[in-house]
This record gives sequence, C-alpha cells and structure tokens, in this order.
Amino acid sequence: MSVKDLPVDYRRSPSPGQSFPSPTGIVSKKHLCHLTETPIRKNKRKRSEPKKRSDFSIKRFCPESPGSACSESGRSEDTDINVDESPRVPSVCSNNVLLPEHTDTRGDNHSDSNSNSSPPAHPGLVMFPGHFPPGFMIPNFHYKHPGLPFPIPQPLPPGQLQRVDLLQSATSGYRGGGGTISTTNSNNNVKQTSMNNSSNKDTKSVSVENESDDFNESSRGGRKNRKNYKNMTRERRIEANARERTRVHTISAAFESLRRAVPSYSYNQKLSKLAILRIASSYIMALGRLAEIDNLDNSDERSSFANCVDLCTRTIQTEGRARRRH
DNA sequence: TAGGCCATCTGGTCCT
DNA sequence: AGGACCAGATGGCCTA
Repeated sequence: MSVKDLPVDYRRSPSPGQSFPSPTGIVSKKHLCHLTETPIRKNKRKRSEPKKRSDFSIKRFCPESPGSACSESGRSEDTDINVDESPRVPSVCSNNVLLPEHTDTRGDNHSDSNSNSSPPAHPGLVMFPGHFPPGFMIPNFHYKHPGLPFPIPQPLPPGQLQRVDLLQSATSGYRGGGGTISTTNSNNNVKQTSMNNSSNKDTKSVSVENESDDFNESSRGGRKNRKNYKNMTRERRIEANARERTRVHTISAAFESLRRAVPSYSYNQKLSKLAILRIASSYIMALGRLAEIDNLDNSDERSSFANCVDLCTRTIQTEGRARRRH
C-alpha cells in the first residue's frame, strides 16, 4: 500500500486559484471561510439591522457565569475571584479526554521567542535541524499509520509523548523505515482539571436557578413582564444559550487540540484561533509536500518541501510576532 | 488607553 | 418543532 492508495489524497497541493495565507497577510473572514470551507449560506442575516441586546441575558442575572459581570457595575467580585480558578481555555476535549493543564502564558513565551534564548522545551518535542529555527518544535507523532510512509499525529495517552525527527524521516526514515522515534514519558504538567462539559452543564443549571431567583427578585423592580424572546419561552432561550455555549466550547476544545498538533515554539505558547489556522494550513501543506516526495534525490522536490517547511516556519514566526504585538 | 482576542447572549436561518 | 449553525453585539481581559 502506498500513499497513492489512500482514500485521501495526501499528495494534493493547493490548486492554482487556491492560496494559503501569507505569513504577513491579513486573513479576512472570506479567507477564513475559505480555509474552513464554511458553506455559503443562502440566507444571511440582515446586517443593516443592529439589534439591541436583551436585558434578560444570563450575564445580567448570573454573576457566576463564566465571563459574566454585573452589567451596571462592570466587573463583579465573583468575576475577580474566579479568574484564577477557571482556565480561559477549556482543558478537556469534547470526548472528555483530559488534556495537560493549559496555562495561559501570554507574554512569557513570547518574550522567550522574541529573544535569542531558546524557549523552554517541552519534553516530548524536538527541534528541527536545518530548515527550522532554533527552538522550533513539532507536535508529538505517536503512531505510524499502517501503510503510510510517515507518521500520523494521534492523540497521545495521558502523560506519554514521543519524539520524531521529521527532516530525518523525510530523508531516510519513513520511506524505508528507520526514522528516529523515541518515547518519552512526561509526568509533569499533566494535570486533571475539572473543566469539562459537566461543568458547563452545572453552569447552565446554576444559571437557570440564579436567573430564576434573580428574575423573581427583579420582578420587584418591574422587569417581570418584560418579553424579548421572539417565539421563545425564557426557559427555551436559556437552554439554547447553554447549547450554544457547549457548542462553542467544543469548537474551542478542537482548536486547542489543533494547537497541540501544530508546530510551535513552546508547548504552552498561546496562539489565537486565527494563528492556529494559519500555522495548521502551512503545516499541512508541508506534510503534503512530504508525502508527495517519492525520490528525495530529486532536488526540485526536495527544495519544494524545503519551501513548505520554510513557509511553515515563517508563519510561526509571524504569528508569534503578531501575538506579541497585542 | 486603544486594540486584539475571546466568551457569551441573542435571533435568524437551515436542517432533521 | 426543535436543535444546529451562524453572525452581530457586547463586555471583560490582556498587552503594547
């Protein structure tokens, strides 16, 4: 079995009209839709009719809700208290697989990557020789797909990480077998967190209860009879909000998984969702080029792969700089 | 303090 | 009919 036999064409390269985001380019929503293949909706919401937010939001009634605050008084005390207790990014996948603790290291790693000193290396990550800059890291490659000449990134068991030298694999390893793969057990920073979907559910139930209580209390203030849900009861609106939160959390968890699957300067480097998409696209292109190589003696293909790696490297560098600017 | 990023709420639209 | 999906609005947090 060869790469050509795979149902997915790993050898596919961008079509002439298709372009990957420039490392320095500005990605518009249109471009993002292109990247994510968002289907074009037939009926878009009218943009000329800005709507006023409802006064019945959970934020208004439930200060415990993540990110919520008393709208009249700005940040609430509860919000301040909860900042250090709950991570901003969900630390669990939608399938309830616990992830290593995600620490928001905004600024720390960026300053590392900004300087010439090497960033702290994750034990499961290795640096690329040759094309990649110092401190450049690739995600963990776990399994070698049967019949594939190169490894497919797979979710790792908790605490287990692996190393692979992609460049060496490209030149001598995975086509004939013999790529350098070593296993590293990582017990550090693999911490179980309580951030999961159940917590969201809890938030929902608490929100409902609190809103109900606050609503009853607010009824004294005259908000009792206010209706703003079109064709929806308040309970259904709250349920829909909870579903929407869960859906967005799932998307965020997927982004977090993708972040861990793409190269970065450090394991805990904070990347925006846009940066994750940019890096992932260039990384996929590099992998596609790698899969495309049949004869590494061909200098053209070798240089094509090198160009893709270089693009991936530049994207990471650019995104790192862009993030630091914020 | 401005701007970027993100979570949340909300309502419109699509899909099952 | 109800849930999923989407995008606008809003506010909080963080960084330069």
